[in-house]
Amino acid sequence: MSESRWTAEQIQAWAVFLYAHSSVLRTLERELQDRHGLLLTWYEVLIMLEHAPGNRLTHGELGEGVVLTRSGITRVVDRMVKEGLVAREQSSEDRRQSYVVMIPGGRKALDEAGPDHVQRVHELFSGHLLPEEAPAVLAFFTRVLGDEESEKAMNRARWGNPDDSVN
Amino acid sequence: MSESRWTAEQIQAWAVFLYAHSSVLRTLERELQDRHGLLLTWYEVLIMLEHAPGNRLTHGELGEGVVLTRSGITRVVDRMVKEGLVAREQSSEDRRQSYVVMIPGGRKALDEAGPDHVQRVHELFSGHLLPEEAPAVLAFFTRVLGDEESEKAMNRARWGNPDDSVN
DNA sequence: TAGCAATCATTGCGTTGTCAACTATTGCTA
DNA sequence: TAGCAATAGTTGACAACGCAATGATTGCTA
Repeated sequence: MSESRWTAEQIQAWAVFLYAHSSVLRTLERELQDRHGLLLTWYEVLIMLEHAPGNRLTHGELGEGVVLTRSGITRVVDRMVKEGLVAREQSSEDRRQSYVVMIPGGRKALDEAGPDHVQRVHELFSGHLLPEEAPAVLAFFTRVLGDEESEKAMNRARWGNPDDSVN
Repeated sequence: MSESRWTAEQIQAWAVFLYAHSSVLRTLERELQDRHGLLLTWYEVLIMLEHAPGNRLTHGELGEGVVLTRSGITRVVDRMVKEGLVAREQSSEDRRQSYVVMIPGGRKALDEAGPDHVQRVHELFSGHLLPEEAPAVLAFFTRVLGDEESEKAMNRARWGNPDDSVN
């Protein structure tokens, strides 16, 4: 269990991973905020809603795709409701649940921010991935994530393409 | 400039990158906290100090390696001082600067947490990187980071090896 | 079908970190 | 060398999030 034979490459991979995330995410977050008044979390919620049947999801379902705890989701949705991006809707079948529904304000925000944001992700991150590197990178991260989480990530990936969002 | 020809692999890479970071970092942070009462930021500060000449750095120098704003650094150091991990020391040459110095409490905390943490990084992340994947992964992230930031990351990587920390 | 465990969401409280404004000090330049 | 811009760090106000406790509802089980 104490198998810790590190190669230099493995250590370097950890370092560049950390720095890359910090650098890319910080830039994206700031730009999204400055240009469209959106937090990354909000954007992710909107994307999920756009691809959900009826444009609505429960908090639990949102939690599957968004990097937040339960209470975090409640608060994010609170703010998004206040900003007119989404609405809450009481579920009739299970009254413990409440749905989060995309409303015009949210759609508008997503339409405005989406293309620009996606473009920036490409410029800052994805565009640097060469075709011949892709298999190794994906294989590695898939192993890091494990089966279940990789599944989630792949689902999420299905909505990433700008051309898809027109659906 | 509007070059946004995405491949499926590029989109997937973005998704797994995001999820992997969230998953790995959350786990590491929680474990470090629960087992050693340390935040990841604190750990990073201690590592930097351990490898600094005289075990001391200015806030500015800390900022080179740690993912925080100026004020963030001030606050982190505040708390670490309060916890007895580091001390502040007025610089005599430039009285605007204050040094942060590792003290025995910090050394002890690092010695206790270090091996375990490093082991977990290996288990959760680095250990999944196969030798034949390493070149692609490193090349990709290096391009994402750019020359200057890659340089920083590589410096940081030099301290990552558990065997090094004994110096 | 009564009762209890599980599930969904919310809330109070504390922590962390950012931003913008500010102080102190240094160093450039006219 | 006087004055002003640049730099180092701090502080106040506040946003975002996690954890633990709570309320509400559902569903299993005896």
